This record gives sequence, structure tokens and C-alpha cells, in this order.
Amino acid sequence: MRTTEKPRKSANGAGSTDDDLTQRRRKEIADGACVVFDQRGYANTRIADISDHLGVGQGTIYRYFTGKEDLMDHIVGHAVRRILAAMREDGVGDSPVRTAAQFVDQITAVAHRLLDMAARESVLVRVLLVQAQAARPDAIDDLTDQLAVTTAGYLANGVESGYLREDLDTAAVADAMVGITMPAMRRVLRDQLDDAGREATARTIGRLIAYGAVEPEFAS
Amino acid sequence: MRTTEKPRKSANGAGSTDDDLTQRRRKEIADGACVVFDQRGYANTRIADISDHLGVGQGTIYRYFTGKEDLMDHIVGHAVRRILAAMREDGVGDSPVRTAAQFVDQITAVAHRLLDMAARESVLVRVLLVQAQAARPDAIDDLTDQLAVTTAGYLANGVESGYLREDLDTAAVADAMVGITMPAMRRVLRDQLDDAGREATARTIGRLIAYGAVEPEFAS
Amino acid sequence: MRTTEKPRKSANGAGSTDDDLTQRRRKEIADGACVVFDQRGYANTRIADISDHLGVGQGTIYRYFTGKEDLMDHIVGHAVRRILAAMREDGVGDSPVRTAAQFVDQITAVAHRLLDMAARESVLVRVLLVQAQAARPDAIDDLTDQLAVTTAGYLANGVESGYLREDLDTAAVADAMVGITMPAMRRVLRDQLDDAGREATARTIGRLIAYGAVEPEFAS
Amino acid sequence: MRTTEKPRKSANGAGSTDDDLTQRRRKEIADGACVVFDQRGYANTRIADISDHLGVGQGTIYRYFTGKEDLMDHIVGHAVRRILAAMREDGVGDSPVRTAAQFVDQITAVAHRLLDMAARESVLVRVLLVQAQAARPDAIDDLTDQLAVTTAGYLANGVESGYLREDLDTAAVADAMVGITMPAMRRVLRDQLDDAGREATARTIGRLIAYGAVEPEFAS
DNA sequence: TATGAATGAGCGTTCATTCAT
DNA sequence: CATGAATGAACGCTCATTCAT
Repeated sequence: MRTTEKPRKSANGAGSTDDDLTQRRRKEIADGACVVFDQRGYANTRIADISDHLGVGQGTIYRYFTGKEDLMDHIVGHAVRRILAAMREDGVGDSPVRTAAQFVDQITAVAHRLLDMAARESVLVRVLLVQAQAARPDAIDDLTDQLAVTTAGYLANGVESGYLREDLDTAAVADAMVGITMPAMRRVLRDQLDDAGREATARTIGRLIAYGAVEPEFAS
Repeated sequence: MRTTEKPRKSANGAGSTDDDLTQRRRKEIADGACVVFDQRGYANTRIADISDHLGVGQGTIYRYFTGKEDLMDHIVGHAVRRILAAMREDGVGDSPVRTAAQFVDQITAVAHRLLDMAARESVLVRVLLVQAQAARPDAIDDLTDQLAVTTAGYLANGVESGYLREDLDTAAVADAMVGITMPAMRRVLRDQLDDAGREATARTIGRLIAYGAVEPEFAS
Repeated sequence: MRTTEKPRKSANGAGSTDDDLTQRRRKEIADGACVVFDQRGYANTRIADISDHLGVGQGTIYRYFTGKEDLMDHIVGHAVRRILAAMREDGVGDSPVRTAAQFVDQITAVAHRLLDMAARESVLVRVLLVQAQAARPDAIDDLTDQLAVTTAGYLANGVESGYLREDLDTAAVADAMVGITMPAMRRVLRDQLDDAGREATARTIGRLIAYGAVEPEFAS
Repeated sequence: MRTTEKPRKSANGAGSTDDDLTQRRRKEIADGACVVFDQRGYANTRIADISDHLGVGQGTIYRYFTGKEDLMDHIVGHAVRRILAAMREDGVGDSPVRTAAQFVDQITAVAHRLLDMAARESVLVRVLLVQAQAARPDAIDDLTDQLAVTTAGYLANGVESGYLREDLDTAAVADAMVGITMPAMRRVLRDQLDDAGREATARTIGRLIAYGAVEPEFAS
């Protein structure tokens, strides 16, 4: 007989102080949950594991999230926002891309930011890439779609500007560019790519996308 | 995750006929389980769901597999073998790659085979990419590692043959090539890429890897 | 993520044997639950209490009922049917009531049957009267309504036949008659009314309804 | 049902002012709890529901009652006292019953007072009749016992005075009289009996008890 | 060999109660 | 005195696994 309306977190009429505290607490809990999800896997994680990890009672978690699912939703949402932010903070407007060299730099910069983010927030990214896949498949599809759309926009600009091939299938290439950094990110998550390696890999990706792997004088 | 000793499937002492029958049965069950895992997700799938789908008793499944985990192990192993086979059945020996054009064809062919496999065996591939991620993360890492190593071999051959840039970071580029088809595969799994689309996408990938996206006269 | 359709008891295509077995099992479990609900109170009864009482696993109960609520529903439904049956098995058709004496006998008989039922099935009746009140208030209202309607029918017949006062408020009197045996039933449930006491009480009720408590020569 | 010693409300050493305030507060809380118990059912009511309804903190309730059980105890006790008062405020001493007509008036008056009370304090009465049944079965038994004993006293007086049948089973008839208004009270609680209806029903009950339902000339 | 009813450990979630502020 | 965030014991329910038939 669960007809009971969950008594909604009372819209507190006071200032935002309480709200801030609540938000801080939510973040603490979500972060802790993220760590445990990463260590044990989403399905194998009991709420008690999370509360133990945080050093709080199980009930406390339910004061801030409606359940395990809600917890994962927030983590995924947060991770997606961070990734999109990392990809977009590229100052495109600041220095418009007009040449092939700038295009390489742009791709390199984006790849570099993504790899660095994977390094800095490996737990969050690992949960997104590994755990959320099965738990929130649609969220992952949405993320890759958005990444691809943004990328396709850059490419269209390049074609228009003339520095990219006129016949470029921007949609397909955008997809390719989204996928191209994934294995490198996975290596970062496995600690197989240090600071220098990330930079080198980002540059390799930039050049590969721009000029391809073929020795120029062999290019048909 | 029982601590009790799993009663090992007795090495069956009978002839190979029985063994064949057993193998056939195992395959039937694994295939059925795969379909259900895909539909409901691994964690949400109950053994009863699988036995219902197969029209057998629950106990029967335990006569062929030690449990749900074992079932997923076999599916993952099978899927990995199929993917590796798809990537390698490229008849490299038949016609050695010696020119950039052949290189493009080779990449295009591999990408095409992977995309076609995703189309033909979408259930298997989807389970591998979506469900197995969380259930068997190491298996996925192993798969991508093997794909990368194989690819790196091809690339090394290209550098040696002279048609690929001398300074090519074969390891990084191999990783990139592994990742590059993933988004396209996901589109195939979402039915967003038909026969013709798969062929076009494969060719786009081949050309991108070989020559890059930049208009040649703008290069450098 | 409880999207899972409960796999409905498969409509078994075979004969009714299995169905009978299932029904027998359901009855066993419902009966056991009834005893425990009576002893401990519905709210204080844990599923484990019931399964312990029955000597079965907790899961077994869920093979036959969807939960604690369902269990109570069945008990209440069964109890209501029994009570209505007890009240109606009065062979009205057999010997139509035509005189005041027959009317007394009829009321006496109904009251007697209700009291005897309370004695024979005290657990069932006690659960209905005590536990179901809070758990299924509507069911109790429905029951009393039906009892009242049936009773009102008898009374209307009596008015028509002439042996009951012409100005009788049949609805109100029906209600009164429904209530009049309740305290006696409660005494039966408390073992305060033995066989003879039940018979005497039933007759007292019959006479009271028919002739009232006032000494005739004092009437009006 | 905690085994720990409930920290007894310290016998407050201060003046009676504080005591009055305390009593007022207790009453407010008990009244609020009563409303919520009625709306949601005792078992489904959380302390938070009550504190929300009252607009106070949960802890406040524990300053005035030791817990949910204690709250219900007080409500039941209060309700029982009110009902007994309603039944006894009949001014028996004022005008002793000596005739059948007075007897009818007396019964009618008592029934009327009970029905009016159910109308005026429907929440309290509904909680007593519906919720307390399962929560405090003994309290209900005690109440009906007391009502029956009081009633039996009146009847004994009537027999002695001669206006009631000499052979009247006063105990059984007292029980019957206690039960006879119950269905009508339930109708009042369900809003199925307005002011006039209650008066008419009370009179019907009075006459029924006194003279029965049988048309006098058909008697015997 | 195949079955599926039975099992019970395990987990998500709730909520009465406490206590620091 | 009042509060309400925190707690964690308790319980309903699920489902992987077993085993008698």
C-alpha cells in the first residue's frame, strides 16, 4: 500500500543557506557513491556499501536521493555535463579556426582536454563509460550524439572555410572523431598514459584526423 | 558469488556424439540468454526469464552452465572470438598491402566487415558492447587490446613498406583506428545505418585514416 | 527499476489437477496466515512469522500470493463469503414465513448460525472483525451493507404479509438486526458463550426483535 | 516495543500553569494525530505525517508522548470516556423511568446522543471504531463491556419496576442494545444519516427494543 | 535427462526514535 | 523548549540455486 506521497523536501522558505548545505551534502554522497560504484560495479553495490564508505547511516542517503537509481542518474548527468563542458570550453569564438594548422590545434586541444579530464576525474569517467553503459544506455547514446553534433558543426565550418575537403562526409567524420579518443581515454583510465603520453596522443590524433596516416608523396 | 565449491561439470567420459549434443544445447541456451540479456539487461534478467524464453525448465540451464555468470562468460567469449575473426579474415596474406590505395581498401574492408557483423549479429554485439561492459570490463579491455595490437602490426608493415609516414606513432594510431568505428557500430546497432550507409561509412573511415580531412592544397 | 511484469502463473494447459493442487496450497497458506494474523495482529505479522508457522520458506508464500496485502484480501473475501452463506442458508424458500412465530424462528435460526459460525471458525471471524477493520474498512462496510439489504428484504416480506407492523422502517430495523448479534459474536470469540449460551442468546434475540422487551400489558 | 526504559515524563515539579500548558499541548497533538490516523490509517501513519499536519518538529511529539503507541492509547482512552459520558448523561436520576413510554424515551435518548456524538466527533469515533480495533482490541472489549453492564443495570431496574418482561435475559438484551446502534453509527460516520435521519433512527431503535417488530394483534 | 516448486540469503527501502543545536 | 537531520534496525520482497520427482 505505497500510496504515500513522499513528503517532498519541503520548499524551504528561508534563504539559500539550507539549500546550499543540501546541495553540498548531495554532492558528497554522489561522489562517494561514484567511488563505490567504480570499485564494486553498480549492480554489486549495496546501499550499505555506500553508507559505510561515507561513514553515515543508510537512511541518510535516502534523505538526499530517492534510491540507488536516482544516485546513478545524478552521477551520469553530472559526468555528461562535465564531458560536454570539457569538449566545448575550446574558445572557438576567441580564435576562429581558419587554417589547417589551427584545425589540428583545435582537435589536439579537445582531445587533450578529454584525456586530461579522464586523468583528473578517472572515477567519474570510468563509472560513466563502464557502469552507466548497462545502467543508462540511453544516456550514453545521448552523450555521443551531442558530441557528434557539436563536432559536425566544427567540420561544416571547416568545409565552408575551405581548409577541409569539399566532399567530406561531416556526419560520418564527426562520429569517427568522437570514437577516436575513446581507446586512449580507456588507457588513461587504466593508468597507461601519463601526462606526456596524453599530450603526445592528443597531437597524434590531431594530425591523423587532419592529414591522415599516409606518407604524402604516396597519396595516390 | 557462492563460496561453496561449484560442482564442476563432470568431464563427460562418453563418446563425442554426446559431446556434440551437449555443445549444441549449450549454444542454444547461450543464444537464448543473449537475446534476453539484450532485451532486459544483464542485471535485470532472471534465470526464469531465460528458461521461459527457451521454453525449458530453469534447472535445465544449470545442467549446461554453472550459473548466470558462466552464461555471460560464454557469450562474451563467443562475441570476442567473432569480432576478432571478422577483423582478421582480411586475406592479408592473399594480397599484401603495398600502396596507399591498397591500405585504404584494407581499412575500408575491415571497417565494413565490423559494421556488417554488427548488423547481422546485432544482439550479440549489443550485449558485448552494452551489457558486458559492466559485467566483464576486463574482457572488453582484452578485446580492444588485441584489436589494437593486430592493427599496430598492419601499421608497422605500412611504415616499413614506406607508404605510411615514417614518424607514425603506430600504437596511438592503432588505438585511434580501433575507436574510430565504434560510434558507427553503435549507429548500426540502433538501426541508423543501412546497407549502403555502412559501405559509405567504411569508405569514409578508410579515406580519413589514410589521407585525413584536410584539403590537400591547404596541408602545411 | 521494477518494470518487470510478474511472470503470471502460467495458464497451465493441462488438466485441473495442478490447479487443484495450487488451490489447496493457497488455502493452506491463507489459513496459516489467518491464524498468525489473529495471534499477532496484521500489522505486527511479518511474512517470516507466517512462513515459520507453516514450516515453509518465505518465498513459497510469494508463489501463491503477491504479498501480505493479497493474503489479507483473500482471507477477508473468504470470511465475507462464509458469513453471507451462513446468513442465507436459511431455507427461506422451503418454509415461507407467514406468522410471527415463524418470524421469531427465522431470526433465531440466523442468529444461531452466525454465533455457531463464530464458534467454529473463531479465528477467521476474529480476523475479519478485528484485523480487517483497519486493513480493509471498505470490505467490512460492504459486508454489513449486504447483510442489511438481505435482512431488509425479509422484513419487507413480513410487512407485506401483515405480521410485521405496517409502519416499520425496514432499513433502520435491518441495520439494527445486523448490529444486534455483534456483541454476542464478540463474546463467542472471547469464549464467553458456550453451546447452550449461543442457543439461548439466539432465541433472546429472536424474541426481542419480534416482541420487544416490554411487558405486554404495559405496552402503550 | 523498544526494550530500553522509556524515559518517563518527569513529574513536573513546577506550578500548575506549566501543567495546564502541557495538557493543552498534549491535547493539540493528540487531536492532530487523531485526524491523521483517521485519514491514513494507524499503521500507515508516520510520526512525520503527524508533525507535518501539526506544523511542528517530529521531536516535539516525543516531548509530550513516549511514542506512536502512547498517542493511540490516549486517543482511545479519550474516545472511550466521551462515549461512556454520552451514554450516561441521561439524567436517569432526574426522572426515574417507571413506564414503558419512559423506557422508550430513555433508549431513544441514549441512541440519539450516541448518533449525534458520532456526527459531531466523527473523526474520533471513526478512529476508535476502525483503527483502534486492531491496535487496541482490549480497549474496545472493555468499552463494550462497560456499555453492556450499564445497560444491564437499566434493564434490571425495568424488570424490577415491572414494565419489562419478568423473564428478560438482561445480560443478553444489554449486549443486543449495545450492538443495535453500531450499524447506524457507521452510517453516520459515512455521512449517510443526517440530523433528521439520526432522530428517526434513534426512535426506531427505541420502539424496536421496547415493542418489537411484530404487529401486536399477531403476537403469539 | 529435464523439470519447476521450494528455498532462504540478501538487499532496497522505510520510519520510529534520538540528540546536537 | 523545539527542532529536524541523522540513524540503523527491521521487514517485504526477489531470485539464483537446488533437488525430489
